[in-house]
Amino acid sequence: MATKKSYHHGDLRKKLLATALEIISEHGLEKVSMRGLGHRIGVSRTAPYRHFADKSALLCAIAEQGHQKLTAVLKKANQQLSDDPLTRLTNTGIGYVEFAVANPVHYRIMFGNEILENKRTSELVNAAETSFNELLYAVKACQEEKLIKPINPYIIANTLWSLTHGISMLLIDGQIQSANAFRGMPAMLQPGIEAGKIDVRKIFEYKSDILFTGLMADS
Amino acid sequence: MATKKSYHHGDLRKKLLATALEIISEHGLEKVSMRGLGHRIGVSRTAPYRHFADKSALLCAIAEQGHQKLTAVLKKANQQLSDDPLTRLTNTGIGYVEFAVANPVHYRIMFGNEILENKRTSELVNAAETSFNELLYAVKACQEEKLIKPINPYIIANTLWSLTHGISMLLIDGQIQSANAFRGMPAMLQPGIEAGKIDVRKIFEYKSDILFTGLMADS
DNA sequence: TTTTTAAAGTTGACCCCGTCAACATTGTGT
DNA sequence: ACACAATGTTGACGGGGTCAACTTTAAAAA
Repeated sequence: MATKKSYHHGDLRKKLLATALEIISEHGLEKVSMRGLGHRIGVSRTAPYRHFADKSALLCAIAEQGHQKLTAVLKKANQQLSDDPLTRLTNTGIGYVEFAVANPVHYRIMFGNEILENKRTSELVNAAETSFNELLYAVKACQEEKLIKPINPYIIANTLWSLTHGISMLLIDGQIQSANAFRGMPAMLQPGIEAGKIDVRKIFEYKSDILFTGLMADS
Repeated sequence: MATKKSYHHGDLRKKLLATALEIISEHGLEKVSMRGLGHRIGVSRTAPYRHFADKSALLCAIAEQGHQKLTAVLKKANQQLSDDPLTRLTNTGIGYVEFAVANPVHYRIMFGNEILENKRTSELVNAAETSFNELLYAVKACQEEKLIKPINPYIIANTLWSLTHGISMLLIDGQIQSANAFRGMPAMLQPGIEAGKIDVRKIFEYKSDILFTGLMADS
């Protein structure tokens, strides 16, 4: 192990990110502070500024991390070539929601309002674009095999994103009254909600089915 | 007119809300502070606390206001009985997005992360439920006339909400890369984006059509 | 009308925060 | 061995949230 009490911490940057995540999941995002971070790590209050220009930069780094994780998840679904493209697309969506549920802290920072629009790091912007592209890729694959309509793939991807984001918000925080939103879903899903054992796959399939097959009544 | 320099302001509560909105649209949500509000209005720094228990309560009041406005908009669409239910439902969605675009400040507070989940006023929760119910109502009306599938209306409403929320986020802040998201939309929409004259109706119809008619290729 | 009470406003104080400036320590490359 | 850059440290400034205690005033009770 490295010497504990050396003047230099050794890997403060990584430690800062990790500790920030800890604090957020323990006490909420609003409790994260540059000073507090330094204090908790056992370093001076302004030490964090040697690694992040400002608080926003720190949050950007977390969001970036999240997008990288998300990209990995989506990519994994996309690379299951044994599945047909439509299944891959579906699994991409499911993977997305699962990621959100499994990493609510990251997710909230990635898509919340904490990071001001004009303070987004270029790294973050790139990471976000990369994850979106993974979804786009899945859509295009379906279109190449004529499995879904040849509408512009960007729009489809965005529509899908809206759907998954909506589900994710629902599951993560109860912004939309979750009681209402789930009322009437297949009975098998109901108890899971209370018990916290939500079957993301079922929910996603249930909802994406509406999108895929359309909402219009069969005349 | 009321005496200007009386000890009591007269209608500080209303003034606080209005001023908060001003500050937000001028300098952003993060610049709103209890102290600053008092200062700007010309009252002491803690005066706002006589009207709002804490900052969260103030934001809740703004969000509540927003939901009330939104409810009014949706209700208006719902009450155009000269339209058929499907048109009403569509107009409800359009109204929603238009509301978001016209009231980005309110919208961001209504659906952002600023208000901690556990600090939501019961008034806010009620107001949010009321606005959601308006959407639900439009869905049910369609189902009664068998215009859309008899799937559980809560889920449909939520799916629609996801869609409209996705569009709104897209239009309000560029969280999703708006460049990508609109790329390839009908040419007539493209220039409007740059020029800031977005045709919400067109965008909504274009996207909701995907939902209504389904994404599956016609085999 | 006088008195009491409660609502609305005020100042003071405490502690936390973000961030800049100036200074200290240490690992590294020449 | 030495100079430099990276990393950490303390001090200081200006805000902010919020509680407590006190004041003014409008409204209700007597």
